[in-house]
Amino acid sequence: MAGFPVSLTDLDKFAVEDGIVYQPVSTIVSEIIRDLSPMMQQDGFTFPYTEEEVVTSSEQDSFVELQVLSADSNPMWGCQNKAEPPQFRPVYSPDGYSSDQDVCIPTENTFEAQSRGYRPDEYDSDGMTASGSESPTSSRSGSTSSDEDEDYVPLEISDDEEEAEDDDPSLKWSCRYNPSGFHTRVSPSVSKRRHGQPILWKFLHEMLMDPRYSKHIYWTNQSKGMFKFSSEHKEEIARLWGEKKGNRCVMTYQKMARSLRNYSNQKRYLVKVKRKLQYQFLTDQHMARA
DNA sequence: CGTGAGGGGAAACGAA
DNA sequence: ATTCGTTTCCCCTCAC
Repeated sequence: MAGFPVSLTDLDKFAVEDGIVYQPVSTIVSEIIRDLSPMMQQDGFTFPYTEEEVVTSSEQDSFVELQVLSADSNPMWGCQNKAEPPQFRPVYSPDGYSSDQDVCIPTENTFEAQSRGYRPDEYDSDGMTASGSESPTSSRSGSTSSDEDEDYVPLEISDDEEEAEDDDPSLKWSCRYNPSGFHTRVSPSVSKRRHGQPILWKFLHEMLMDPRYSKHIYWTNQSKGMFKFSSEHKEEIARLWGEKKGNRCVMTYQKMARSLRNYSNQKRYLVKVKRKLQYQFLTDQHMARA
């Protein structure tokens, strides 16, 4: 088990120790931040970036997820929204802050570096133990308060995934728009096959983030990805989904819910909550391992 | 009993 | 032709 999150400088160091020639992660992250900052600011988020405030967490070999931490922001979500109290903060991951971006890695070098995975053997379940490295706990605790950490669940890496490493260099994990930090990874086959097509869970997430539909669909516990359809307006959401897909027939909530139950049954993307009209996006930790 | 919601089997559909 | 993510239909259960 690797200990996450780890600092960018440590990732760089271990990658070098592994003999990987690549563009330093810290550089890549800086580029990502530079690209994302204007869009984040448009959404009312500040980005108090310093190197100490950026860490990564990941469970897939081929992917490193970026989180931004700062003293005045929620430790789980990172960024400070100027307009709202800090109960929810998106994770700005290397997905890219774009709904149509399937593969987020900007350069070939970056992609190769990520495919190798930043999980040095010196890591264990107690966290980072590599010599001379900063503890991941301390890298976070320096800028966070413990009482806000209860929702934070470090991602874990299974032995299966360890063994799968480097099986096929062409099989990279791509990722999709995910400002809430739920479900950031999509298998390559899915990514290719669904490229450009509307995806239901993604559509619902967009609805959730759109204030125009706050009466139709809304978060019941955003930090846990739980949301609810309005009983009054659920059919409207379904209709919009049908329109977006260009279905011949009018989409109904009943039919849309059937699709959501498929997600739920397969433990993909989201599950049904035992409450009326409520569902919950799955975190990476809870995603079924295909 | 009626209604609304949850649940799931099975087949069909359409894009890649 | 195949795969995958739905879509559609239909029937059942359950709670209110």
